Amino acid sequence: MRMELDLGGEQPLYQQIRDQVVLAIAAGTLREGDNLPPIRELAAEFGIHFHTVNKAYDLLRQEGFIRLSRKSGAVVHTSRSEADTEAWQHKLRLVLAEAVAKGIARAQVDAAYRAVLAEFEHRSSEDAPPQSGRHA
Amino acid sequence: MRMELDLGGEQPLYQQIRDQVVLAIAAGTLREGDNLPPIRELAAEFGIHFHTVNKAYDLLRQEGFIRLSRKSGAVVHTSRSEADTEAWQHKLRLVLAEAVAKGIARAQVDAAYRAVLAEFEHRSSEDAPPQSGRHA
DNA sequence: CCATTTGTTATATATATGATGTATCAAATA
DNA sequence: TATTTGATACATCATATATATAACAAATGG
Repeated sequence: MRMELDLGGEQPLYQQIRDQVVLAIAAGTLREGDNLPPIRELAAEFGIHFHTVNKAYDLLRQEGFIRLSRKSGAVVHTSRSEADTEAWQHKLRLVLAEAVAKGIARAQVDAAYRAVLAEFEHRSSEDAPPQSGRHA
Repeated sequence: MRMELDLGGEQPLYQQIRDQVVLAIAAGTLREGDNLPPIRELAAEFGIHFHTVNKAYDLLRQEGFIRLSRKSGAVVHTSRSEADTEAWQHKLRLVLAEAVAKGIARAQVDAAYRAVLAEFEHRSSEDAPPQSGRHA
């Protein structure tokens, strides 16, 4: 995962980290069982404090995207039985409302929708055997 | 526009107001040329400070959703020539990434997508003649 | 056993943001 | 002229963000 943070950006650093991990999971860059870098290591990479990374990982854990343990570290956890679709639908509703309110053409919205989902269509039964090393 | 705020919610009050206005525009509850309530009036309705409402209106103005003037107040402004699709696409990308990362089935995502857009399909040439009064 | 690596927790501090309070200004209107 | 409206300029307080330092606990590897 190559990541880059926008210091002094409009979004909190821990939120940016969280978002990039979610995007990486959706894109298939991070897969079930993959390890995220240790918090201190990732913090050093970004030049930020490890507490900030810790907060991001904790948020990802709360949302069910990863699991944390003492010595297996942060592990991607995709297969969740029941996701709370409720909150997600509200987010989708707002994003689409913005498009409609901005007057973006329906065709353009559809095109963007399909393009993004196509990008996230990583077939499970492709390439590389299960990773063994850390820092996927 | 019937609105309700979640005091002590996870989202800032001004952001909640902004979101509800955007949703109302998309749903057709607010239409081009409609007036939003004066900031002091809406603030009193919610039991919050008028500065907070002012911040919400200013944000909506910056985003191009409304226009502000001394005595015509806050007016909905839908017809924008070129919307900056760039930022919006990133939002859509993140929302869809969350769905994929959560493991929500593609069919369910499609269903939600269509349902929301159907809700926002308010045909322009229907009902009620152009509003004249304020506080749409 | 011991040192290292890992997440976890506890304080503390500094800065930024969110929300309110009070006051005033400026333009449009009745 | 008085009222209504958004626009601004202060201020205060609470919360959120980010950093800093320290220590703890479990697991691993020598």
